[in-house]
Amino acid sequence: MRKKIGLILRKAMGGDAEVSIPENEKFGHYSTNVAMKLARGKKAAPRQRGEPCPAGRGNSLELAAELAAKIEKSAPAGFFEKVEVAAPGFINLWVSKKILRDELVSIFRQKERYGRSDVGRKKKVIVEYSSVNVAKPMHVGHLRSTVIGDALANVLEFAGYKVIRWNYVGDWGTQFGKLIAAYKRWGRKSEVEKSPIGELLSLYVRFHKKEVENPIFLKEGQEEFMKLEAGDKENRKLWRWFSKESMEEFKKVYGILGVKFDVVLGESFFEPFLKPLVERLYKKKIATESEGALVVNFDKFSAKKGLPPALVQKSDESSLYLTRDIANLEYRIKKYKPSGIIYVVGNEQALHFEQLFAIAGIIRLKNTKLAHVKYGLVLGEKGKKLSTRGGEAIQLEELLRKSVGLAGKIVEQKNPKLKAREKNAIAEAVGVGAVKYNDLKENRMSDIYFDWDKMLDFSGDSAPYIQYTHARLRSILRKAHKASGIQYPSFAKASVGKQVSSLDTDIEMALIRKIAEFPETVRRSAENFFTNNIARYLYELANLANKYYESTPILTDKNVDRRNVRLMLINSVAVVIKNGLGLLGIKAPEKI
RNA sequence: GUCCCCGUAGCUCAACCGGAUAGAGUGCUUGGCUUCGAACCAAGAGGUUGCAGGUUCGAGUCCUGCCGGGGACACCA
Repeated sequence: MRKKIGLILRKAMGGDAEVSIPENEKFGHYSTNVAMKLARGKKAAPRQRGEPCPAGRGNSLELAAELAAKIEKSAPAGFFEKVEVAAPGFINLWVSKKILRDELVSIFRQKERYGRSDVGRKKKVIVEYSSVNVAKPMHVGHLRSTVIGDALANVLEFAGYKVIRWNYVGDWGTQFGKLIAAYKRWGRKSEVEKSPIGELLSLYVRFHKKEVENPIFLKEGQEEFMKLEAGDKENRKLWRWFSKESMEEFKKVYGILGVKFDVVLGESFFEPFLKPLVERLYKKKIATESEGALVVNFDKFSAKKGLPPALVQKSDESSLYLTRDIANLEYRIKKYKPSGIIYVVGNEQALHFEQLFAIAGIIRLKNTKLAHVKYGLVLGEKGKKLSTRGGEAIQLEELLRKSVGLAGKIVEQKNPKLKAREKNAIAEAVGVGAVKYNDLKENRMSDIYFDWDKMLDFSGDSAPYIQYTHARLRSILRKAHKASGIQYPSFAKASVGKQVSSLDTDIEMALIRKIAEFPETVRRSAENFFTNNIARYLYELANLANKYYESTPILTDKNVDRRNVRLMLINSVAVVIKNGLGLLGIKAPEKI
């Protein structure tokens, strides 16, 4: 709808104009500030300090009136109910009810396809997210990456991109040398088999403690990693085993979260590429020697001055995280030729990605747009970083189990008659949805504080609220099907035109305008890689829907035509909610 | 020390390219289940947007300086 108005404005004045939705309806359903923008452009003439601005208010108001007249003229007959000009130069627009009703019919006919677009035009995009580390449990930090990345992938797909979901697993590096060293000292096969991640973690933690006391342990770890990288048989075998056991456990968590990947590759995969890569960088004088190590010094490349130098090879000739990421990048671009790659990785790695992208520029990987979608840390209740080593990290499995358990209790209480199987499915959808939504609605850069109460709050601005609204809408629609034999497909035929005119109340019009915002909400999310606008949109829509069925009889409406179109309206709302939650990776059960 | 992110109601967060009276949730006070499901709805109180300047018709948003919190910064990932 906003797009349509944008087109009318463009026609009216031959240029693009920003269309916004005012918070207060007295300023219109839609509003534009072009007049003020244009007025500013005109009064570029220099003036004395302190002298009152010659253009400014009066001028932009006049211009607004002029434009408003043009807009009214070039809009289709009866499109706007009202066009008003307000100081200091806003043009406020009210869309007529007829246009809104037509919009609803169009939305209704599009069904599940409503909101999809082809802005991506099947272009390939790689979304890298989750990025778990072998031998370490998934915690709430991984949750952010996993949930945000998965939602972005959904959104991009919905916008017509061909998305490759990529899990880049941390399975290489000095830490594995330490782990191997620890296992060789204290490990037992049976213990690891019993609880792989738990046992590997405790070995790692134990080793880390020793390392702090005695640097000989650090050296031992580094040596084991060198052996691993050199292809030592025993170390390779251990490493393969650790990876396999860990991935099995991660799969369980991904199963609960309902997250799937197209490509799961470990850092280790790129190991064969590293030597030639480093040699190439050295030959081309991109990397230079410094204190025995190889370093990319950005000051030599005029475009990237000021970045701290980046290490690509240690003085013992072993590889680094960055080296592997460069290899990974080259590999992806060569194999998939994506138009963009999105890394969903925490804020704390900002420098790493700046350096990676700068190197990508230097070695001319320019046709692929690179984006680091960053997010704040998850902090403990006292504002401190949660450390895995200190055992403070809140483990993902525990969180999900608690949330699903709580949801289960509430379902038991509210809906005791349902079958156990159904109850479990609902508890999982609600419990997992609540946790996911919590991360997705606050997708800001700022750090977030982990709070159990907040995580497990199922009221207000939460996934369960939206799911509940959806379930109630579906419940009404189910009853309509059963009791009165109403058949939806008939709505999509000719009779709709007449019936739909009985939709008339303010809240009905507001609901139509709200569902009309869905496509642009999704588009914006795909453009700037945010998900919180979708979450907020869904909450607002659900809130409006809630008010609607609390205040307006639908199924019990005695006016049959009106009842039918009201059902049509809530059907469209339900479809949008379900689709929108789907984009966020959250299920919308029929009953809850 | 340098760089990145952040600072908005008691608490947790919104605010689309700078736009109109800064919005939600939660908590608190009050009202609503004999009517399509109360995980709900309605009403109220709650703010010098960290501080000081600047740009602008207009600043939470942009610029400069300061204060406060978090993070990164060569052999971790």
